[in-house]
Amino acid sequence: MLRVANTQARQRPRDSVRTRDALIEAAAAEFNRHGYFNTDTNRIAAAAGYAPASFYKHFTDKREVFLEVYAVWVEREWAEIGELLTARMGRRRMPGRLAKAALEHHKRWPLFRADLTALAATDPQVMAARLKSRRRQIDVMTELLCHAGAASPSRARVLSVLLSFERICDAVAWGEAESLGVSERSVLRELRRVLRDLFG
Amino acid sequence: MLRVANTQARQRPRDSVRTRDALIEAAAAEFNRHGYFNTDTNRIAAAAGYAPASFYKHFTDKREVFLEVYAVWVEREWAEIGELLTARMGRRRMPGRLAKAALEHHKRWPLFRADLTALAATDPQVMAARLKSRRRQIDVMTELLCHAGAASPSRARVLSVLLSFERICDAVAWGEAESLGVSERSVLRELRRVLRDLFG
Amino acid sequence: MLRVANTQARQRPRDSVRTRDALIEAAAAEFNRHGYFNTDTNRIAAAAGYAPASFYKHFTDKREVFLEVYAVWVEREWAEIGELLTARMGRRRMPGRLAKAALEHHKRWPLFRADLTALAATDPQVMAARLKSRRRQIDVMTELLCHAGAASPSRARVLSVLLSFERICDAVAWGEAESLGVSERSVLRELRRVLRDLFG
Amino acid sequence: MLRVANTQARQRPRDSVRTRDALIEAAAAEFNRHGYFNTDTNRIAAAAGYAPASFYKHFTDKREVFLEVYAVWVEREWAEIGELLTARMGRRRMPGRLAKAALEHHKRWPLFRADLTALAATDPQVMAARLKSRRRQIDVMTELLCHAGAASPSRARVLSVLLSFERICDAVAWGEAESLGVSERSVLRELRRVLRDLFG
DNA sequence: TATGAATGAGATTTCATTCAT
DNA sequence: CATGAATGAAATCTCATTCAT
Repeated sequence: MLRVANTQARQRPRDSVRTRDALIEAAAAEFNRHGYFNTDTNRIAAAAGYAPASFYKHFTDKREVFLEVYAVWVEREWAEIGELLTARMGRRRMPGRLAKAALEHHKRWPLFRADLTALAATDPQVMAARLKSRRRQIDVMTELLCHAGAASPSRARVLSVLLSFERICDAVAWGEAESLGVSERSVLRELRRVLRDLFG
Repeated sequence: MLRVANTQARQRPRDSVRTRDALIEAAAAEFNRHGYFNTDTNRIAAAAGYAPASFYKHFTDKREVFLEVYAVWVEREWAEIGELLTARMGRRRMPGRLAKAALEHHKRWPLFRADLTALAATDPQVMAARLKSRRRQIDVMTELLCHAGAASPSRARVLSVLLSFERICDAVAWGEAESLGVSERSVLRELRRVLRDLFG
Repeated sequence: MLRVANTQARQRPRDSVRTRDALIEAAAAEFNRHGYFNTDTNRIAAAAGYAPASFYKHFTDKREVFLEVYAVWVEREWAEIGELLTARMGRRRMPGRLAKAALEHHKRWPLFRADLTALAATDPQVMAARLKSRRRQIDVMTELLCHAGAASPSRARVLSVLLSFERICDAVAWGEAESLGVSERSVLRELRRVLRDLFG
Repeated sequence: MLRVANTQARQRPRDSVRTRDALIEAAAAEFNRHGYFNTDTNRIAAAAGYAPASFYKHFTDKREVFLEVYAVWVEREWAEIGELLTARMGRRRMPGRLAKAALEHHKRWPLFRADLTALAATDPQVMAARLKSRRRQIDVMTELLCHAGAASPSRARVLSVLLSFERICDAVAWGEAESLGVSERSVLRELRRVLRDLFG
């Protein structure tokens, strides 16, 4: 997850960038395993194989790593989606593919996603980062629709679809769907339907 | 706000209940103002006008008050929705009314809602409470649709709509919509559309 | 010194004011024994017989206790000087008495005085407190001179005398005078002379 | 500032000396800007353009650089005063010139002077350095007075004048005088008076 | 000689929780 | 029932100092 690299750690005490990446990676894992609020900076440092103080050479704050983790997370998501979008495929199969990819991505980061929401509600910077990512989503989606020859939908419409899509993915990732007796297969159907509403 | 059942009882026991209610109410306000994770139990007690130790006479945990706050919150929501549902009105106007009511409710509890999500992802009890409430939502919704003579939709379909609906309301409550240049008016349109998809 | 009270500590876990005073007293002693910059809040708490966290119930900062200690210190000094001033004595003996009293006071607080200077240079609040005390000194001195029938001297003159006086006292308190082979007796002579320059 | 002896030597040794000097200079600037206790050795190294470890190649301690800075500072002061003393001028103008020069010097090093006092009170080595410098002051002053034909004053008298003089200069450098509504011009008058008391 | 990433040691601070009253 | 002073335990953060290169 998030690069791998953990192999042979502690090797040369070199390379600030490597250390930083290792810390981000470790933070991502810890956040996602125990939740942001149950993870302290000591844990992160230790998980990456460093002393507590080392954390503060690279980040001022737990908040700051979180932002970095989020940046990486977004990049990853776009990389995955980018692949899908460039892959030539019929418009027909697109929604299904997108749904599957997004669902997988969310399932990989359940706690992280949950905390993101809580943090964004409190921390303006996290919110700003999230909004930035959202704008990009909207723009790409809109452009995609143009290409597909669909009638250009309102911003509100696109946003609404993106939010719905995301929330439904989260419900699967968090186990809500399953607990409510809704199978992943049927969720996928709903996801496709949400998208198709847009693609027309 | 969060006014609590004032069915009075004996003289003495009332005191205890009153205190407890005051603490719950104070907790709700603090959680919603500063966020669950930035609120400590001493603060809650102080906000309710009690000493720190008093908090622990009534709850074992911060988690426990949260659960109580959530219970009250749910009750409130259902009370509001219940009013709407019993009020005789044409099916036509129903989606619009529901959307407006839900939106108002969410706007009143932005931080609380955000933390709820984060907590549910970590804490089984919170998740359980949330699932219980969700089941009820699904059931009521399903029944409502029957009454309306709509074709009975799948559980997945109902869940998907509820999640979407909720998430879009949150986006307004958290200021996401506004920051993205999407007006509340157009969000309401989307909310109605989401519901109408269901009501047929 | 500074109240005494340390007797029987830990008694009743009562009385916030008592605790606060004990902390101030302990802080004063520690500051004066090891210096402000070599004293940490844990030490202060421990010296007063409390746990580290207790310190923070009463002060936000090491800086804050310092300010309190300073306030107490100033009060003490004025109490001593006040006694002298009210005691009826010939103008002749006044300078000698003042010199002796001040010297004793300074000798009791050598490190504290040294740190006060360093802190005032950095921290506006400490400087402000010091200036306030200085203004009072100047005013009292000026009034005293009027009463003594001396020609009213300029503010600059009074300030200059006060500073000189103080610095010479410090030199004894810090052991500078002794190291330079200047006896306390001859320093006292100089202190009297400095004052007599003013009293005419 | 604090320019250091640039008597060059061999090619190689120069580098080491240069680095050392750069560190001393940087330390002086940092100490005077942020105060000794708010300056860490990494900062000093960085300010001089070196890595943290380099600092420890040249000094064992923060204390040690401070001593070095002090040595340079004293040298500077004497250089300035030496110029004055050798410059042929009437005894009349001497006190005024000395006062002006000293005042300027102090104004250039406010924080450094304040910390010097605090450190001397705690650290025997700093005290020793200060005493050494003080002895020199006393000796030069005494000699000067002989030359001027004044009656040879007691050591106590000379010390008292030096301390007063210094403290009044500091009061200007630290902004005390100004805050108390005492102009620099009137302070200068007092400084001259203090000296004239000695020169008779 | 210089580096700079890394850290041990410890200071600062917070907070849920208790206990004597 | 209520208190509120007190704290154990732990998280956050700093900094002088080292070590492999």
